[in-house]
Amino acid sequence: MMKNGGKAKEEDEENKKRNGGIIVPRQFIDLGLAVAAGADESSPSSPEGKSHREDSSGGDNKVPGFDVDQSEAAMRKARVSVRARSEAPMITDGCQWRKYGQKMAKGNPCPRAYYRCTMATGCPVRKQVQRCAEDRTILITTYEGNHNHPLPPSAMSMASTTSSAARMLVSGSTSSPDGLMNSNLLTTTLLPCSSTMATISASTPFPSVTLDLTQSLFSSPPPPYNVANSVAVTAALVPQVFGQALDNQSKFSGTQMSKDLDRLQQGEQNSIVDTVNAATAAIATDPSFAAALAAAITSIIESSQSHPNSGHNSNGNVTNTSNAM
DNA sequence: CGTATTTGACCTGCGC
DNA sequence: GCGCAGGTCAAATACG
Repeated sequence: MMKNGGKAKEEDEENKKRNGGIIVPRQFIDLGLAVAAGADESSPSSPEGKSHREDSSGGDNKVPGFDVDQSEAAMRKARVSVRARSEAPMITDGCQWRKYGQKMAKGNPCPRAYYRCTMATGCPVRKQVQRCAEDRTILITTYEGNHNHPLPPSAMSMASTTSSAARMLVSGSTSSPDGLMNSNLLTTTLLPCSSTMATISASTPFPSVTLDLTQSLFSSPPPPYNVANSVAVTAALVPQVFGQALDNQSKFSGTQMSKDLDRLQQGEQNSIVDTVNAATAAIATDPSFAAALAAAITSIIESSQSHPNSGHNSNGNVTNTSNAM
């Protein structure tokens, strides 16, 4: 068994050691979903989820606030992967982790590190951290399992998102007959580690929507890489997406988001962060805006797909990377 | 000295 | 059945 005793300062140590206390993933993050069967995968050629022995830590996996019950076993296998552009070795997600292994994965020159949650004894949550072989600035973090203990506020957004994603996977409700996702993953995640990026998972036909702020607002090459089953929305499309969402929800006119968007549309590139923050706040406070946003994204995707330059087009506005990679 | 990390060995599941 | 690859264990080592 494990020989670790109290190890509450692990993450603290990591952060201090490696990045002066704050790890700052930059500019781009994607919330992708992965099950053991491997719909989306964290690395280009990784058949992850092959072996999952019984969790040796045993204990009950009850998660306050989440009814995981008989789905625990399945839940244990459900995975949520997060891609973040970061030069730091690990993103801060508010939890404390202890490294228990490292392996070279086939097809990726970068080693994969294995971590266990150490915020509570017997917490079944594990995560794998690996750099993307294609773009080593991209950090792929795969979470597995649910916490069996309360989380600090800084960890709640990520944890609730990954848990929601895992539940969705386990319940098999990833899509409705017409291909639209159910809205139980109507989640906004603002990671505590960065103010310049955001992930918005809305009710679109795709498991994830990526807001890619790596590109400048008005010159917009395509996203740096493809993400399976996701949609990348580059910076250039932010005014269009949120503008359309606002049109869909006229009650948001006059709000801070509307004002930020106006500034953005008038050429103030700095307003993009404000706009994104306002939009994510709007989603958090009013689910109807999430629906409006989803509708806008879906609409734009559909229109872009009906044009020859859809996908990795020269404008790089919307990139449907479904099944790519 | 206590705790975290490293790293090689071992275990398990899957594909052939 | 065998080999491969992913995942985990645990002794050794490093660090505060």
